[in-house]
Amino acid sequence: MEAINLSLKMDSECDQGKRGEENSGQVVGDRQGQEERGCGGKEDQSKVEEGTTTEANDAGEVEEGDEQQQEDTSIKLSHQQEIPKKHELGELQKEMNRIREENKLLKKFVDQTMKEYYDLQTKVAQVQQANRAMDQQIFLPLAGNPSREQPKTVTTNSTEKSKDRSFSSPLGGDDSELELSLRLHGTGATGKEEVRSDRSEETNYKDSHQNKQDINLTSVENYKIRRTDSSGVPGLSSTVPSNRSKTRVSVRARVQGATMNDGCQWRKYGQKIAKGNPCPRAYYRCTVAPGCPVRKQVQRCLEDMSILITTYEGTHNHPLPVGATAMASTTSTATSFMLVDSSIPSLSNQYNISSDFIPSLGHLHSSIPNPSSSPLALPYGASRSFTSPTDPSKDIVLDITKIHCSASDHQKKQFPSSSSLDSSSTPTRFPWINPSRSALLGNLSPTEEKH
DNA sequence: CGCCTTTGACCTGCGC
DNA sequence: GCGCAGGTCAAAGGCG
Repeated sequence: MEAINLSLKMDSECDQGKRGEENSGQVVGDRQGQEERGCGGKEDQSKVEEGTTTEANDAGEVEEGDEQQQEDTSIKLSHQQEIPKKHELGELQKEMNRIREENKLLKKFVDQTMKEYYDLQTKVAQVQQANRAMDQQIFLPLAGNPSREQPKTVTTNSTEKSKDRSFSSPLGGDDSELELSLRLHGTGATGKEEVRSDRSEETNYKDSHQNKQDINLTSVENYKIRRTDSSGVPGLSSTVPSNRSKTRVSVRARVQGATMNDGCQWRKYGQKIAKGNPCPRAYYRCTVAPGCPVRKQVQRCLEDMSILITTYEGTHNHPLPVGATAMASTTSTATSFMLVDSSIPSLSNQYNISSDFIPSLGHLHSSIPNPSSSPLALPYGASRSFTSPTDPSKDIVLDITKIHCSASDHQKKQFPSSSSLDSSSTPTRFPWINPSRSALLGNLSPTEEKH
């Protein structure tokens, strides 16, 4: 590009100001020679911006120059050759101007995207804070109900119906139960009761399945229950298949390292090349505590190799480090993030969250019982999609690599001050966030080097 | 020596 | 029932 800029500038400026030097014997049109005489630099680029106007002036001056140099046949010949060249250069100038404008637009888009990204972080923190407040409101009345002293309990009264229930619950109350269960996963990472393993889930299920109200089934438990009953031996269901129906949370982030640093300790136990993506998919298991059921898959995005797709499954059965708490909180609360029930006026009104912002939310409705009573929403700017080939409805993708273009409009209306945040001071931008959440935001930074 | 990664084999679910 | 693909296991080797 720079070389083209220089040559274009030479045609216009050197024809005007340095005609005399050219008459001293050098062939006009020898652009290399012109460049060597020093017409170029930043001034060239600014003048090229003017585009066709300069080109028109050049054409007129070329004719005038021909009259003055009629006897110099070599120069005349070179000018004849220059006319089509200038026409071609004019086309190139137009093309350059067009590309330059596109670059400006792209720069603006990148800036806007970064702004919206940080604004999204703000809203994530706000919703998480609201979720904590909502948890307190929800569990206070529940505490008086003996049957709900362990709201994390997995229960159902019919294993054969468990799978169907997760998709089409006949009970309106199940919706809130599902939402509650998912939210618990998130809050558990912040210090609430989270000690829970696959086996304990099954045990809890058996112990409390008579309580019809405790239908906190996620697809994870649904599958486990189904497997346990079919085989009669719970231990046999502890391996591969159980993960296929788990509700998984995927985080798409621009990470240059091999994995995303989420604060946990992971041990790689397998690697596969999935069909359709030449990038190998790595399988990690949490090694913070023995027997921790949490696993994650890491794979590069085929479309954009800079995007790392990290899929988390399960719930930690151990206290988490600060950084891991932040990540686990967000990945698991990403579920509750999208299960923000607009029937809760305090939350839905406070954040003005509506599925109207996310056209793709219609997919999510299919995975939730009675969607009319449990609308799902994402903060605008974050996008979600489903990737599971087996059961896409169970995958929740938190895409922090891109933000809706139209989000800024909504954003300005709903969070007028958010866009004024200084992007260079992330930790101080969220005074209400505990250090772990600030760390999370740092972890999710698109530009951070991982591990 | 312990932990981790690598990698081929194996298991399971699913679609045809 | 068969083949395919995803997911996991476990032995082997590397590394600090």
